[in-house]
Amino acid sequence: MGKAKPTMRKIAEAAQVSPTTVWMVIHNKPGIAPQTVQRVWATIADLGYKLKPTANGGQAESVGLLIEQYSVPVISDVFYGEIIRGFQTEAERLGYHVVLSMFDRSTGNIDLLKRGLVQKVSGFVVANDGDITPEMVIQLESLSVPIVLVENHIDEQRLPCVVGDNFMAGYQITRHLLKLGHRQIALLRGPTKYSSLVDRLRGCMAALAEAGLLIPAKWMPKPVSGHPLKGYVQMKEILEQGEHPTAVIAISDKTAFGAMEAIREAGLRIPDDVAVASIDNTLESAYTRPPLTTVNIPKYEMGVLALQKLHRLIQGEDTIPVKTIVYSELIVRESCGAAVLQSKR
Amino acid sequence: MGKAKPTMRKIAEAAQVSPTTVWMVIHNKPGIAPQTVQRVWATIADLGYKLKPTANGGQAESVGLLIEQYSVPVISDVFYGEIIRGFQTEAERLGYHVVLSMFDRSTGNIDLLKRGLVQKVSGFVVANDGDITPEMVIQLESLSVPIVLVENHIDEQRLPCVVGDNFMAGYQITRHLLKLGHRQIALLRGPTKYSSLVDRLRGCMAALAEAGLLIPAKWMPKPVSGHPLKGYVQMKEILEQGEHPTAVIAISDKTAFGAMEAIREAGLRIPDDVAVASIDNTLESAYTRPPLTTVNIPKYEMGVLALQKLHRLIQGEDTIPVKTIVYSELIVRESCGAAVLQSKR
DNA sequence: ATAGCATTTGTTTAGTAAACAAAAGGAGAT
DNA sequence: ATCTCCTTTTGTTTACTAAACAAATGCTAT
Repeated sequence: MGKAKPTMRKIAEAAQVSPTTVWMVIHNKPGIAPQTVQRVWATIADLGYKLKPTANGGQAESVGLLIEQYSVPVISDVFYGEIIRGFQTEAERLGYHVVLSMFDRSTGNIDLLKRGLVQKVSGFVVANDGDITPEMVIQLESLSVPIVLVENHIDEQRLPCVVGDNFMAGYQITRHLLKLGHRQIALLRGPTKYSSLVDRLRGCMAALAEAGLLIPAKWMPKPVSGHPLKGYVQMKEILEQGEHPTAVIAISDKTAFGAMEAIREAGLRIPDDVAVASIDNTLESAYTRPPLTTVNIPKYEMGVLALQKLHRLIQGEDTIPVKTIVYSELIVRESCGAAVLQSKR
Repeated sequence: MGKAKPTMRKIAEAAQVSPTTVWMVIHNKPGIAPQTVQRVWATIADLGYKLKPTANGGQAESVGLLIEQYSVPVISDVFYGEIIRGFQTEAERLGYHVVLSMFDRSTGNIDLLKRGLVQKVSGFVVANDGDITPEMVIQLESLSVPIVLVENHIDEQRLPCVVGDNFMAGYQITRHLLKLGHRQIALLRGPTKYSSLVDRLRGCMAALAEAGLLIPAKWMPKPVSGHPLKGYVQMKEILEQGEHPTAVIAISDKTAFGAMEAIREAGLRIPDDVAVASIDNTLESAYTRPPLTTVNIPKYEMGVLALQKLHRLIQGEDTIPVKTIVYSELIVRESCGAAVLQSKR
């Protein structure tokens, strides 16, 4: 039935609209009535039009989500999972496909070029901090497609990024403990390769310094790598020394979970003997025993913002690179004792 | 000649365009050819059309720039001057009028309502930090027009704001001094009501803490208020004590100017006896003797970003409030000695 | 004066004509 | 067969509009 190669103008004629309209539908630009969009797509399917056999990629515009190969489970990770959900949702709304790209840290460079992926992608979000080194990001930058970092910043590079207010989060949780009267505070920090964890630590230190306090080295052990339950070993190390602190700040919820395990094993009660506080407000944190006092980092919103920023960069807007910082919020539950009274009202 | 009341449709007819086009020209929406814009405006002037005799304000959409009454010279201030210049430029580009609004701190509330200004303004930028208290901002918020803070943030309120990377600026300048071998460092801080100065201070402290240092109280005097040359008194206070530090960090360029004056008066040389470093990179800082090593805060860009953000808020976009932080940059000149060799190559 | 209807105003949505640029096709020369 | 140059077709962008809509205004009958 259908004559030779279908073109936009053919579609336009068949659907009784202008070629411009067909183009707008395909590139899902706003300002076309839903029923018209429907009709045009139907016509496209009917005549079997092959989208853009010419220039770029294949389908609609797509954006890349870059994560390190070994950390694939990041997608199911509570923290990044939420970010990615926001990212994906917003991508759909704006008509982007999200293509998952990975790179191999061991080889040191990003072999996306070889796979031709970059050609098809109009921008990147780098979603996993720490494992991606500054050098790699510089490599990526040379591809001259827009890049947005999420929950990571490399100040020397002045890249656009979207991060939580990690400094304030650290500051808030520390102030909360100080206000409850704690002075013997231990801190479970994370690897320095994660800029977000460094910022949190600085926030904690700032609050302590303002109160004239300093954490003794023995109560701020080095983070252990390659252990499943991050805070567990660190907390155990602290408890094995004679006297124990009255409160512990865990740099992330996951660290707190490990710490709580270690505290319980030592036969101590939370929060009566040791108060536990952390940062992240992952879903699980509400269901530990006792529920964890933590600081919310708006993960979903960060994903949304990251895509919006990338979108604007692709459009050639937002020429001034900035850090976009989402507000954090103290969530008082019961692991520090503070909320017990209030929550029982 | 001209018949009765001119209307958009009359203009349209006379200028041989559609009413829609006339409307677009008046509201200076993009996508109209310059010569057409010209012709339409000519016709409007010709027929003597009175813009919007109906609904809102009078002229084009306008945005408010809120400063405290007493600080009117802020407009000629080197720091805020640049911000306002960026703001105004971007406003023009997007077709806003900038109306200068003031409030009286002594009365405590903002009597903009009475003057009916708020009715005509579709958004506000609060451009002077410190003098505007959180309470006032809350009042402003209740007017339910969009607000953007510039070089200020109130974390409890989660307002959209545009600020320099003050923490990093403090961190960078301090690291620079540490790298040059300085250990006897004094710090001229500012009033705590300025959130930006607090952030800078925290950045300095963080860098020092990471190097295991702490500034003795005698070398971090309280800021004096109501003095023209801010750093002068503070610096004098430091120098009057027996031994002097090998370096001073001034929290702002203006403070550094005062400090340099005091150092010279004491018969000491910069940088040989005392190195001076600060934050702001105002224009003057390049022309002091010796030229001041400082950290650039992109002031013009902040103005541009503030208006862009306000514009988006007015359009109903940007529903997630964020802190927008522009990158700072260390500017090495000669007041710390570091650049002398380099600059002579 | 005033409630109800009709008209005129400004405004918004959903489009299009025409110009443009990049790629593809085609004709003639080598 | 292959290469250059020209034409045409294809996708894309700009500049603009018809028609529908809502808010204000005028108009009429009470």
